[in-house]
Amino acid sequence: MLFCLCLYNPINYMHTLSEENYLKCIYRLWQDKGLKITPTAIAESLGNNPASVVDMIRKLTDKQLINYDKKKGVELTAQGQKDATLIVRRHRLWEVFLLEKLGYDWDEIHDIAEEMEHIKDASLADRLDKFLGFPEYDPHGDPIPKANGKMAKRYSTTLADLKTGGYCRVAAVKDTTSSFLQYLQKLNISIGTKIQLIEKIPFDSSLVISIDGNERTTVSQKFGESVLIDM
Amino acid sequence: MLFCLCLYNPINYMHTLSEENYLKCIYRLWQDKGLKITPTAIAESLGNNPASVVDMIRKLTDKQLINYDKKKGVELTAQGQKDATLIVRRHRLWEVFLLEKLGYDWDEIHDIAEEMEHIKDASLADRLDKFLGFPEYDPHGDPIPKANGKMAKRYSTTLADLKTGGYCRVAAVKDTTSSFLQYLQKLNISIGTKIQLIEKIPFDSSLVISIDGNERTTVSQKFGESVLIDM
DNA sequence: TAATAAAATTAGGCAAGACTAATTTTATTT
DNA sequence: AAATAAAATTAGTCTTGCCTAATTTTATTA
Ligand SMILES: [Mn+2]
Ligand SMILES: [Mn+2]
Ligand SMILES: [Mn+2]
Ligand SMILES: [Mn+2]
Repeated sequence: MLFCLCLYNPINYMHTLSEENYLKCIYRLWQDKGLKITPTAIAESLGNNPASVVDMIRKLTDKQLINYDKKKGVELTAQGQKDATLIVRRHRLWEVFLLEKLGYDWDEIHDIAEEMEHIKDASLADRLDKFLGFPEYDPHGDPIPKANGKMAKRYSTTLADLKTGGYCRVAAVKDTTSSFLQYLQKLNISIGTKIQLIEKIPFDSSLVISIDGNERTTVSQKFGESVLIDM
Repeated sequence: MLFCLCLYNPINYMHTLSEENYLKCIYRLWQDKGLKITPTAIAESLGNNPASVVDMIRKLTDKQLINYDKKKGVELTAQGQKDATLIVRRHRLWEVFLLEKLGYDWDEIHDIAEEMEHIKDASLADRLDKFLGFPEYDPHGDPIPKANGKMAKRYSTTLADLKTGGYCRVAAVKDTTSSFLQYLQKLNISIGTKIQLIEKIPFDSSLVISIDGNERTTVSQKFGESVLIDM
């Protein structure tokens, strides 16, 4: 007769590649907005089917990395936050490495880091961090979590929020797709570039901007909302 | 009516993690000895069941990476050799990186490189190679394949082959387990160390050696056969 | 409120890559 | 050559992580 199948639930310190990708996705959705994190939102973000997400929600719940409540949606537990933060730390550190040490372009590093973030070794992130000189931000302007989980300021104001005539410094990008990053490069915009908002077209919210005081270009509202600024 | 399910067999350029590990294992068995590569040998080397190996042999054969003949055993095709060489190249380059740039110890790097070798990006190995200064050998003394597939000399004479009174330089290690590498470190032996064979004990082929002209130590035959030398 | 649309869930299935157990083939000994 | 041992193979199972299709639940709208 079986009295007890499992007395306590030992926390599982090792996660699969898929579990890690889900964790990171949930972490991003949680940081991006204050919105409820639904199975559909996760599915969309990962390009998976909602049914698959429901499966994984069950697994991550069993591992005590998330809590799921139909009304509140998905929430990371303390352990889940910790684990997700470490994956993000590794991702952003590898991005710095790929750009600064191996000479990759801005738009090439994200996909490679997407694989490298899963390399498991207790001291790897800390050694890499030291080797890179403890960078605060990754090449896209996202703050790199420190070993203790803390991190520098995340920018949230976008170019679209700037008022007419105002100046700003490009602090980060909200989108890491090649198409967007290559477009920025074509416009000579990178982290640190100074931009002045000359005019906002009422019709479609297009923005007329001056890049580094020189050129005068028109960009779309979508573009403006993808550029994070420092004022 | 179906006339043709598949006109030609397009070569699959992407391999799964498992396929890559099998490929590399077959490559190693092929280099190590001139022996016939059997399912059992592969199974032993990977710690898998022979039945699983038979499954994978079928898959790699379908992908035209190996040929399997009951009499000749497993052989890599030209494509299989090429792909396996690239994986070995990545493995050894990452080992150099982990040791030289991140300060890992001799015995810690192999397992991490075992994961890093699978990162897929067309230019990653070449960029890393350049960043490291085009090293010829990895930290265990194994030659690193160049981008064109060629590589420096592999050492094959072992300390056990040295004749009494003879001198040699440690060129490489045949075993990358922590237990062996830590033992070497304890004996102050690393790549480049000079060793003289003082005496060979007839009873069990133990070796009495002098390390860097100083100490006088006795090591086992198994030890002697795991150290590759340059004379 | 009833009808409709959207979201979540369940049920069932599939491929990869491992396993065990049973069987067949090949090699080695008497 | 027959008996035995070892190796290879087949058959069937399991888990992970995904899918589609059907169903149920929840939200929105008329
Ligand atoms: Mn990833
Ligand atoms: Mn980034
Ligand atoms: Mn590997
Ligand atoms: Mn090595």
